[in-house]
Amino acid sequence: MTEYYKTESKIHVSVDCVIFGFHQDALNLLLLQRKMEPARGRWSLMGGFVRPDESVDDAAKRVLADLTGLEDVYMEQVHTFGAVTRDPGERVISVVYYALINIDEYDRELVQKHNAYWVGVDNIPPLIFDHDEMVSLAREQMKQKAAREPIGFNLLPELFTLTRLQNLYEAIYGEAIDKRNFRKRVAEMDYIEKTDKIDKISSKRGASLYKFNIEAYNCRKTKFKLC
Amino acid sequence: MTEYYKTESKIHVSVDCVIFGFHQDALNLLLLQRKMEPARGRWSLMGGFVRPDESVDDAAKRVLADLTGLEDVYMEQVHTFGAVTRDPGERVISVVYYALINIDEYDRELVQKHNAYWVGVDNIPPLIFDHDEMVSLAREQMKQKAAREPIGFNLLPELFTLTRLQNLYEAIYGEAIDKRNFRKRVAEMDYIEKTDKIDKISSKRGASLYKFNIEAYNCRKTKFKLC
DNA sequence: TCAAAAGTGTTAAGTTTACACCCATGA
DNA sequence: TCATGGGTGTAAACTTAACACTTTTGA
Repeated sequence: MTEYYKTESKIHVSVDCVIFGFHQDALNLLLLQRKMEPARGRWSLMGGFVRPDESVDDAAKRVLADLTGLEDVYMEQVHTFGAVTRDPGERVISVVYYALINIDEYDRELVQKHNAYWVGVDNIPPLIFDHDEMVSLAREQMKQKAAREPIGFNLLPELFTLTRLQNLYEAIYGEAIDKRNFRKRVAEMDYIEKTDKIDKISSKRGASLYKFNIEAYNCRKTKFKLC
Repeated sequence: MTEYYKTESKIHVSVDCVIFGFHQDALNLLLLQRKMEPARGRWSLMGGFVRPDESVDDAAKRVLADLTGLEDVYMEQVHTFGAVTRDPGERVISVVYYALINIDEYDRELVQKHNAYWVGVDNIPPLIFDHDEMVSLAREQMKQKAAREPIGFNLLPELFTLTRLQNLYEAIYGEAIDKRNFRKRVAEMDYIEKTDKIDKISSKRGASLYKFNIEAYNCRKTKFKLC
């Protein structure tokens, strides 16, 4: 390869992943408790260095797959953190992503091996370096995006009840939603389809299971808006 | 410095700046026409490599100042472009920023020296590499941000008429705004203050000049919303 | 039989949009 | 005197928010 930029410095570049899951009506993050120095015992995001032969996006996917075993996960780039001394070891520029995963599907063994745990978003312990700021930016961006696009379904199994969907959006927005208004809005979205299946686990009476139809969504005329 | 990450690869990191200006009732971008190989004669954004001793944000400020002579400019990070072969020379990861400048204030000599020109946002020529995508993302993000926060004032001189403010928002949103509705909304924002000065240049009758009061803005109770 | 979650409409308040004319001035 | 941009209010349409009771069923 031609070396056009021979005289320019190179810098370590890493990715860090803010991994969201929805568990027991609460948003959770998958955090690592470090087993080695430096900062043993402290909490951090899952991260890794970008390799010379992979894109930054691919690095984020790889790092996520290393921890969860999941491929084809919904991810968005959040921000790049570039302060000179943000990593006390050496200079590292970090590109942050968030991922939305269905909490039923990840590989529990891999997660255990990495000493990672699900932590409720309202009980996040202090994290290393600038990871707190990464989390708060990712949360904010995810919330904004979830208000305009149907990304929330990535956090649910294929079939879900309306109550569960509402609980999810309440967790994302951090505020209560009126049940009737919520269901009215859902009813107007033809791409949130009622199936003939019934969930008997979460209630005695049973609740209809719905699914999100992405093809129908792509043909919609009106804006997505659940809040 | 301890070398924790000795075995990890380093990568070139650059910044690219999407520089917005508001001129003659149109949004413009400051673009460079390359005077040297490779890609001589082709258009690009202003960019530069991140140095080992400066943050990525500082690199963006430096690159902007090199071209315009301006310090303390409103800038936002847009996105990081990390495809392996996005730069055909060598691998370079680029962090993109947009800047909003008052088009009356930049250093014309410096701009000339860099062979840079203002180009209307609706007449952008094809740009090198992935710079087209950078511009379209930056434009979209700027538009979103301008709808929620009063960043538009960075594109205007301290004093401005309401017609000029409206023209600015029409240029940002890309659509016409009703004059009476616009002025009604402005009137509700106490932090857009009428001064006793009159602009006699843009009309015979003369129009009141207004200014944006940032302290008053920070005490506001209601959301910023001009559209 | 009762506790727990599912399901269902209406009204008032607030917000947004559409719309047209007179005013002041310099050329 | 007229062409140009400055400045002003109201009503209809639409959107949002508030609100309470009946149903089903397993324990």
